[in-house]
Amino acid sequence: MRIGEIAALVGVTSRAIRHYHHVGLLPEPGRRSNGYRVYSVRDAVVLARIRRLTELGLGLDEVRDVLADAAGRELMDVLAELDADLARQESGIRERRRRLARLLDGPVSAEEPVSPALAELLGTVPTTGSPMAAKDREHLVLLDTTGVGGEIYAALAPLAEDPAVHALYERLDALDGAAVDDPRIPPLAADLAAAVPDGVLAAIPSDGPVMTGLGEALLDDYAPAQAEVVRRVMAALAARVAERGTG
Amino acid sequence: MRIGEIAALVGVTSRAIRHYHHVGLLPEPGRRSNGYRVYSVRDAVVLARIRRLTELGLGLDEVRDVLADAAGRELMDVLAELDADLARQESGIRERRRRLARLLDGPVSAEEPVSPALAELLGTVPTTGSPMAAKDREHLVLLDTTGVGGEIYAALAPLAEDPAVHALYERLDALDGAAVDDPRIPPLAADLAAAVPDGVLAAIPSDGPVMTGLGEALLDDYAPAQAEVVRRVMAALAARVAERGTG
DNA sequence: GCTTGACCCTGTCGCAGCGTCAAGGTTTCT
DNA sequence: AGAAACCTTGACGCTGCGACAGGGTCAAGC
Repeated sequence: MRIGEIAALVGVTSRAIRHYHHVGLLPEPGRRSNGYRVYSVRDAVVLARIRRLTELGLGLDEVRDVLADAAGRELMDVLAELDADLARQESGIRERRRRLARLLDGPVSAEEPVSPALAELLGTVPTTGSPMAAKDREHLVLLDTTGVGGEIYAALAPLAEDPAVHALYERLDALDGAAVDDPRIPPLAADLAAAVPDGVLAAIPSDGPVMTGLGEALLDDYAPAQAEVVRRVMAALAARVAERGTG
Repeated sequence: MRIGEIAALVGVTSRAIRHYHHVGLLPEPGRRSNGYRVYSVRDAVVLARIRRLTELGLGLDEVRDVLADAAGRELMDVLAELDADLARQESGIRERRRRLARLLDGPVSAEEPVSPALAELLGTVPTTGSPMAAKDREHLVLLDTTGVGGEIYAALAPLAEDPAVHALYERLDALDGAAVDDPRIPPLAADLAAAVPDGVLAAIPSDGPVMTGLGEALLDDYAPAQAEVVRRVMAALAARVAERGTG
């Protein structure tokens, strides 16, 4: 048989067969005078074994091990390990499909694939016109991705529907073009810091990635006067954390 | 933020981020005077979106499409298609695991992953000492892999337990070192050809890969006298097929 | 004898998504 | 001052082949 014939017989491409030769999975057969490879039935039997094993999902080097070993005991080990690996893949795929189903079936406007807890929280807060609130939503989504999320949502839930909080956002929005020495800044910072629940602070580890790099970068995200507010709030919160740590 | 900080924050490697820059998924941010990249919170938000989408299983170019589109309608299409793809993968994995389970739970000596039908057939035929019978088993496994299998097993099943068939194998085995003009050859070939059921011939398409290349190669697999028998049997069977075709 | 088409040969690049050196420069802690 | 821990670009590695490129070979038909 020539390579195309054995390929058609076993049901693989001739390119694959040459690849198997190249990687030493199937020994190079003899050649005719014109250079064509000449295959025997035994080659076909081996090649068929290779095809069956690769179809099961074994890698080519695992196939090589199995073929070389020929004991059958090794085969069982490899197959068991393979099955475990497939099981992992399967559960991974199922998990992804669950999350996809949530996005596809869920509320129409679920434009971001976030955790269920955060999705619920954001669902209770209809989008207001506040740019600052929109920014905070983005930041929450960011924290959600980092894995920090979790426990802080419960602490934030009551705030979402609090009209006083909305008023705070409006005061912050109003500082968009203001100067950094605007007199409205200190009282707003104090009020904002007071509004942050302890639960939120407790959930953010002080040596984690959130505190390490986020701080300064966060300020660049705001207009000058608003950044000043954020700076003061962060200072106040840091003081509260330190106080709690020593007290 | 520097690259390591944003990487830790979002939960990806800095190498991945540079890769995203390289493929244009995330725009290159500004640099400090020392060449270090400087990231903003907005970068982190985008990067987090990228991470969530890739975790769902989207390819990087699909992620790029979704980010560029930003409509949300496109997203749903991509996600639906992705879900269909994942469903295919999942069923494929399950199929493989079914076959693995058959091998792992099944009879201890199931050393080859073959189709259930062939496994059953081979199970009914305990391994005799006949080298020719062993060769035929190999050939059956080979045909099983090619997909020809199927219907011929039913036709072969009654032969497997027939003592007369075993006698034929013994006569064939006896020709191992014989000359090609051994007088036992013609009668054995006739008896063998007569023993082959019509169902087997019907299942093998005459223009398929089996007939195209296997014929000559098959002969090399036998000792000279045995090959002569096989040659005669094949000729007789070919005549039977032709007769059936014209009759 | 010449063309056409179907094979065959070797060798190389491409693919997804980064991991992993290599070989240097910067910053920071001690 | 030296080490640890960052950062930079660039290039190769991994899987299992598919898809070229640039040729030779062979059988059949004109």
